[in-house]
Amino acid sequence: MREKTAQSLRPQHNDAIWTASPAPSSTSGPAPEDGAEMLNRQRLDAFTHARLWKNPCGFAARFNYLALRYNVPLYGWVKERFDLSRVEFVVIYSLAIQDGVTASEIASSTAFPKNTLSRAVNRLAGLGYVARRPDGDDRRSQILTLTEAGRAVFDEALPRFAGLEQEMLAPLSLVEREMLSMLLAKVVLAMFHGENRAADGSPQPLAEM
Amino acid sequence: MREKTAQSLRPQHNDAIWTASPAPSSTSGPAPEDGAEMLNRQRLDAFTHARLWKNPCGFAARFNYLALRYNVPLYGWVKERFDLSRVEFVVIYSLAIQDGVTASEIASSTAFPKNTLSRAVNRLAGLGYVARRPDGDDRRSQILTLTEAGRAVFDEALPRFAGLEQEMLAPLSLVEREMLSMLLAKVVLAMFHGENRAADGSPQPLAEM
DNA sequence: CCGGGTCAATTCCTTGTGGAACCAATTTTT
DNA sequence: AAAAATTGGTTCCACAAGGAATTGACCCGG
Repeated sequence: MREKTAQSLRPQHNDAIWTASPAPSSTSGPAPEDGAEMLNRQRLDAFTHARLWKNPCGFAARFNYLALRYNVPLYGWVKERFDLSRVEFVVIYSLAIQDGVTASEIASSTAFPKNTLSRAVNRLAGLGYVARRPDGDDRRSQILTLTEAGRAVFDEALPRFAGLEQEMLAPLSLVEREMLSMLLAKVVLAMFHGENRAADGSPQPLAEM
Repeated sequence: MREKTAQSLRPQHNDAIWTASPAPSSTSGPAPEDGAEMLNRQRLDAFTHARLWKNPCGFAARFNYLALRYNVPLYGWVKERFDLSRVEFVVIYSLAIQDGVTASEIASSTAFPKNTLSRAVNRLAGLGYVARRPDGDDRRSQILTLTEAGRAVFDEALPRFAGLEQEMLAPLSLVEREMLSMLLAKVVLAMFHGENRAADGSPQPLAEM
């Protein structure tokens, strides 16, 4: 083990970036409410506050927070509404976005292991949500299609997903959203390219939804 | 099932926001490289491209993408370097950020179920990474502390985590990072408050790291 | 001072997940 | 053209994770 003792946390992280003074843009609050003062309610809040603001990896903490707060309720709902697991719904969602794709394409694009995908596709086929027809070119692979039932599931679920996203974005003005979208796009694209041409053989895992 | 047939995807999502024209800020590329043209390499790229850009929930897709690309390699490394599971390392990380917190505080702040946390803490205690001493006030709970060994783990791991974050943020200029941080902060804070005072009894799950 | 209600922590048990081996179709090598 | 190496998909299996019920501690009202 290394010998880098503490020294790591306290003064190290660049406060300039992560201290979060919401900046003079929005309208809502009257006070200058700077993220630090907004949250002294209980211990838990303090702890959570620390995770988000005193965290040397504050950026990661934030999108992890968002991802969790987004995925947990939605996939929970999917589970109890359609009795579909997360992977299964991801398959439906994927096909809804781009139809006629093969199972392993979804696999490598979503970072779910092949076998998990296989099971999901099998179950979905059994339930009549997706149809698979053999690929003419390659008799191993089968290309997947969303059935009417499958699309119905997607059509019912989409408003929830989109709705929660809108809800999350509610505190931002339109230009702010555009800005945020643009910045995230930049990061994502760079990552995508970077890892995509990383000849390490790493299988470029991607997002789950 | 509802009868809302297709109509959902094509023209619905607000292109103005999600079309991602990286805007005239950075320096690198000579061409106007607009995210759509950058990625026509193979089918997989096309599919992934669709997931990120033709997705009605593009914002969610993006931070899910980021979260995945961030967490998978890092926690994979943690696993093979320290043989610690994700939850276990999250406990260490949490204590490193805020020491002397109780197990269930971590639980409710990280959205991991109590039992999972319990197991993790037990194992960590066994390995000598965390110490637990009974809380004077409440004999049920025990407050957790990072041992020297535990902090050593954190100190070795932190550079990786911070490093990858920096790597992800590399394509952004300093002001862009600050802007992104601020925007995410706004969203996170609003979510935090919203769900925090949502008297639904929902246990306000939070980020994992 | 005693009973319902809550909460921290743990244990039990079922399920889903993902690693590894496997089969078949395919492509590449020589 | 046969053998070797890849690749899409499936099956097997060990294990970890999370739901539900349990124990012990605490808080509260009568």
